Order: sequence, then C-alpha cells, then structure tokens
Amino acid sequence: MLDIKKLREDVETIIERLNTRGDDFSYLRDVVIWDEERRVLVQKVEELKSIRNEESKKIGEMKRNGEDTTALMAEVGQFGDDIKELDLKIADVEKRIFDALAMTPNVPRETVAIGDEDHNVCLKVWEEPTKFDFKAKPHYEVAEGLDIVDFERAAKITGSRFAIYKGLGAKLERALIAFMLDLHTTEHGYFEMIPPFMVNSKTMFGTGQLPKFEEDMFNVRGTDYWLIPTAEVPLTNYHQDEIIQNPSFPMRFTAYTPCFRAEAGSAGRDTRGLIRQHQFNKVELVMYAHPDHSYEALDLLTTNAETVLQKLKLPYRVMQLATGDLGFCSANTNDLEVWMPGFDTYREISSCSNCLDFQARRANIRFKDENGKVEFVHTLNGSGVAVGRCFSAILENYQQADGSVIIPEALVPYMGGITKIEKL
RNA sequence: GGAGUAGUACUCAAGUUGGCCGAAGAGGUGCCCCUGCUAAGGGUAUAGGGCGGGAAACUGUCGCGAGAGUUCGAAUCUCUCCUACUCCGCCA
Repeated sequence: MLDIKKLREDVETIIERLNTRGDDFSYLRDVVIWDEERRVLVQKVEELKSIRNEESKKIGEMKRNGEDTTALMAEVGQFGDDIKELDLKIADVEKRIFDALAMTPNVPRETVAIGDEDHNVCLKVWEEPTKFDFKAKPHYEVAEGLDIVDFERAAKITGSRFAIYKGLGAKLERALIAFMLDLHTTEHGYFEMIPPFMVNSKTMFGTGQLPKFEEDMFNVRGTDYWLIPTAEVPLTNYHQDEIIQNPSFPMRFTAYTPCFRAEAGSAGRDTRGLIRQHQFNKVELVMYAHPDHSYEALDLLTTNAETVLQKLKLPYRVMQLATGDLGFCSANTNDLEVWMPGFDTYREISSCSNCLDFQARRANIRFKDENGKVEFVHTLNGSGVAVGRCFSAILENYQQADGSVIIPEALVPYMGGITKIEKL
C-alpha cells in the first residue's frame, strides 16, 4: 500500500515512476482529490460529533439533577442525521481511496532499469555453464529414465502440473529441503518455522496476493482459507497488526512449505517437467529490516540464497529486474537464475525482493525504536531456494552419459551417504 | 460438529438496572525520597495507536475482541462474526 501522505505531496513523480512498470497510473490524481474531499468531510463531522458529545454530557448532568431535558434532546437529535449522512459519505470516499490503493503496486526504486524483462540487468555470473561431451537431456527425461519422478500417475490421481517424487527422487527432494534449512538456520541466522499452509483473506491481502491476484490462488471451498502460494505469506504476516518492541534488525525467518499456484495465466508454458507445477516445494527466506538499512538486508538475503547454489556447485547468474518485470509489492528484485543444460538456458530459481514498507502498511507491521518512535518495518523475501527447480537443476547439471546422476557433495550426508542415483 | 462460559490498558482485574467511566484497584515498569546498598518503606508517573486541525504549544475525533444496530448518549442493550476455555461427540 502506498502512503497516502506521500501521494499527496508529489503525485506526479509517483505516477511517472509507477508508469515505468508499463501501466497507466494517472488515476492516482483522482485519489489525491478524493483524499482532499475526505479531509473536508472529516473535519465537518468531527465538529458535529464534538458538539454532540458535549450536549449529551449536559443531558446526563441535567437528568441527574432532575431537570427537564426534552428540548435539549430534540435539539441534539438533529445532529444525528447529519452525522450519519456525513459518515456515509466518508465511508464511501474512503472505500474509493482504499480500493484504488489496494490495486496499486509499489513504486520501483530509482536505480532500477526501466523497461520490460529484456532490460533486466545482469549483476553477476557465477561459474561457467556446465559442459558436456554428450547431449544434455532435460530434467524430466533424466528423471523418467531413473524412474524417480512420475508425471503420468500424478496426472491420474490429481491432474496436470502435478508430480509424484519416488524412491531416491523423494529422498533427494527431502535432502534438499533439510540441507537448505540447516544452512539458513545454522550459518545465516534465520529462525525456522512451520506455518499453516492455508491462510485467511486478510493475510493474503497483507502480502499483496489479494485483491488483485485472486485467480492465481486456490481457495478452499466454503471457507475463507487460501492455499499459500509461498511461505512468504504466513512468514511476513507473522507480526501482522503488531508493534514490535526494540527488534534486532534484520529479523530473519525461514520455512519450508509446499506452494500452491493456479497458474491461471500460463496455459501452454513449461508444460513438461517440474518447472511450473500447481504444487511445489520451497524454502523461503523472509526479513524485517530497519527502514534505513533494508537495501543492505536485500544484499544479505540475496547472498544467503546464492550460498545454496554455490554449495551445490550449480552455475547461476544474478539479474536485477527491470521496472516492467517487478512483482506487485517489490521496489527492487534480484532474481537468481540457475543454469539448466537441458534447456540450454538460465531459469529463475530464486527471487529476492525488497518491498520497503509496502507490505508492512498492508499488514500493519510496525516497530518501536529506542526513542519510542513507531514506524513501519521494511519487509523482504526471497526463495532460498525453490526446491523443485533446484532438484531439476541438479538432474540436468549432474547428469552422466549413462543416464545416472551424481549427488552434489554437500548433499551426500543428507542422502545417507548415497553418491549417485542410477537406473535400477 | 453440539452445548455452555468468557474476551476491558504491559499483566491480573472491577465495572453490565445505559450518562458522574477512556475506565476503580493490584501487580509490573520509570522517576524521586528515606534507609542502605541485601531486603523493605514512602511518594509520583504510566493507553498505546489510527484519522483530522495547528508553524508549534496544543487540540478534535475514533478506540473496553471485530463489525453493524438502538439511543441525545453504550464497556454496559440487540444482532452477526472471530478467538479462548469447559463438557459432549469424532479423530491423527
């Protein structure tokens, strides 16, 4: 949620910068006008309420003294209707403002390149793409060759875009989850949680999924519960409606959860394999940062996610997203893209974002500093990393000519000493 | 899932024949005094926050789980919802 006070101050600059996302945000000028209307109405109604409060108090005193109050009661009664009418007008204008702001994304950081995804900037390349002396297969062919992922039966028991991990495939997925959580909790200072995998609408609003992206989520029929599209949702909302006393920033949370996405707008894209599933596993990293230091926190968060890929020796690059490619809540996002030999390209495996106070305003997450000043925190989130895509990247980068897959050294302890997955 | 009870400030808790309650009291915490440096005693302060007005001092309004209603006026009455606890049912 944008700060209405900032919008008041300089609506033109904000519109200009929002427009770099590739949409038209000139409607925000109306929002500023509505806000002025609102303040005029508020002043009027509060004046009336003040009088009414005073007169009502007087009635109470008079009644106690046994005086006749019918005249005064009738007089004050007149205020009631005016107050009611003004309150309705205020509610109406507030709803218009709220609805508009609820659908308005965050303002991109000034330093972010302007344009669509072709303008994303490569900040870093780690290691050269893996070389093979045979033709590298895509992960789904490797997986099916080893019989460790079953797409057909998943389609039978559920539907398309689902997978069943089997045998050493299931073990590898589980090993990755444990490896990532251990890394982040013991070496990077994150606090581990297992949150609910369903959340209510208010929580979905807090992190920006609702109201705009409703069709991308799964809603549990007959309830106000939604399957989480990422653990960012429950983790970021953990301190929803709270004032955190003297926090030690950056506060760090991590969780493994499955993630559920309807993929409404991606029919026909990535239909084969594990890249785009309705359900996938992810280890998520969430930070609350001091407003003055949230970009340092973003660097740290990105580095923490990178460490996963470095320890697994998976080549990747870091891309700073251009304005047109930024997510709704984000002001600045670094994507980690892992090298996928089977596709001969880099694919996103983590997305690390600084949302500034945008989500904190929506979820009402504040803190009180030593001076007693109450402020919104800055929230950040990033994958640390997407487990299914990491699994796929391992299959593609560690595949051998005979169809087997070497287990990355860092994972061997988590695989019970197994160093290679071979066809049985 | 059924039935009942409750939800007041950092904590506990009074207040529910509507007005003198934005809220007694206790604990906790801050500051001061006495003693002394281990207890203990006395005094005093301690809603935060949202939304407005104001250069500021300050001030208005809304806040007693949430929302709506009745009324000149609601913590107190009515309705809906949420949460916790107890009992029953079911169950990993």
